Amino acid sequence: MAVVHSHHPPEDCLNCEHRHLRMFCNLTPEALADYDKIGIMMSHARGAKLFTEGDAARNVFVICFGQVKISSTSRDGKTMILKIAGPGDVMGLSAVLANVPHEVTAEAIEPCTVKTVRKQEFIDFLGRHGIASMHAAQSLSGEYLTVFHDAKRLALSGSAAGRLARLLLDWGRSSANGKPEIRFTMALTHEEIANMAGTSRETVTRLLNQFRRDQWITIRGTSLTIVKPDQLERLTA
Amino acid sequence: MAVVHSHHPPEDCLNCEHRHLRMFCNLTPEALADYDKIGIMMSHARGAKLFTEGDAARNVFVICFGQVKISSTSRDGKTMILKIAGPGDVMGLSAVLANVPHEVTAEAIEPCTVKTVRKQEFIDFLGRHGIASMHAAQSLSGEYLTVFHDAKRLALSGSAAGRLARLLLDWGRSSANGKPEIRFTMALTHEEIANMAGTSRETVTRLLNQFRRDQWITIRGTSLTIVKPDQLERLTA
DNA sequence: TCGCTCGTGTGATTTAAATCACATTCTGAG
DNA sequence: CTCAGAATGTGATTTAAATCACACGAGCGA
Repeated sequence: MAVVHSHHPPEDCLNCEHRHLRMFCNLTPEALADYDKIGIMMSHARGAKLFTEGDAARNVFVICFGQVKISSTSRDGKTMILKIAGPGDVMGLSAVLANVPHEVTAEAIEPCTVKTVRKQEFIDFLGRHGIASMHAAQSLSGEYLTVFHDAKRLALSGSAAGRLARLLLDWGRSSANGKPEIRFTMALTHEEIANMAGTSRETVTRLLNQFRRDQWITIRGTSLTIVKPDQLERLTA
Repeated sequence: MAVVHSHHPPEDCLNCEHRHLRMFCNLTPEALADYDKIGIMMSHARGAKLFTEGDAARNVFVICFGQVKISSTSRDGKTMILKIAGPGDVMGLSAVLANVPHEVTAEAIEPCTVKTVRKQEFIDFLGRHGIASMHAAQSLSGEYLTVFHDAKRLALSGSAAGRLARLLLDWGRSSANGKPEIRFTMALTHEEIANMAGTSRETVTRLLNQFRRDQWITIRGTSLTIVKPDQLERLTA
């Protein structure tokens, strides 16, 4: 599956995308140089699994290019999609630090490049640079918040409509980093959306059309625009 | 509400309960001594709110004695109880590190004593002791895992029965730290259990009795014993 | 071009569980 | 002890949404 390679060439890392990432955006230059030295870059094809729920956590991953679907599945086959991770997102950190197996599955949904750092190597790095530990802690806080909101959406937004509305809103806000653009691309199937909203595929289809008929959103091809955020917000309860 | 007081006397901290806590169990002696110096001890009466959802995160709290209910409420009044925190649990860490308002409400469900450390004081402490940052990160990983499991329970365990079963099982396992005791005390009302399982009070009552009739659990007073864990497990799906 | 699978759209049916509406039993404050 | 308010128990009713069961079009490899 994974088509690997090449140790990370420090030079071109100086311009590498992973540089402007949440996690290590403002390390000291030395720490940053050190960071560039650890781990290797790996490329994965669409559909490749970076790791699977239950696997021992052997690496920490930082996405440089591409998108990765983070999900979890129950014994009876129901899938919960937690998020679509993109460049800058760190994967597997909590499992590595808590020293437990991966609690989620990470699958490339498009060809992607990922910085891959062996568990111990990463921990050593954190040990060498105290400040980096704080960044890691902050990164985890962010992750925590995300999951927390998911939990809240699932538990409290009584209706399926509410959950879907919340999902779209959250989505619009995050995809437009910075200014609250309310247009974004939805390269997901209704099935996948259903898995994120904790509902069924049919319900997603119906609701999406409902929203469209009510003129709250418009869909052109793969691009979705939220026309009446306030109306969606109202459903949220 | 909060009846405060007295700066933390370092001497008696040497035997203090918070010493053997997950977060800072194996710091260096110096770091530990430093830890004992920061923050103050506060006592709170049953029902007191340590902080409320939406409040600016001004402090990090470490429970020394007592139990604290961690919950979150939606606009329409539905409550989700995330966990009952006990001695050793750290509260407010993610909000402080992510620099966002508290996302949950913490309420004492019995008289309790809590080490309270001002935000900046705590961050400075982490800065002084790089290794402590890693412990903080690990603590967050744990929290993350908890919330993650909650989310999973809510999203994937299709039936109310499944969610309740899972809750009881998780509960039994955690309350018996170490050996898998399956007896534990349930000082919670059906209403509160419902809020944790994401269901209604009536359903909890019915299911609990159902389980009892089927001899899967027994309840004597406030003590609950899981007799047939496997049967409950089966409901989990 | 022909199928084939996949994603989507929509009705009809079923079902789990929330809700409503009480009765009963604890529990603790005065 | 007594009484009021919680907490619990249980039926009847309602409802949201899952499920079932299709039809339709679009893309794609053979």
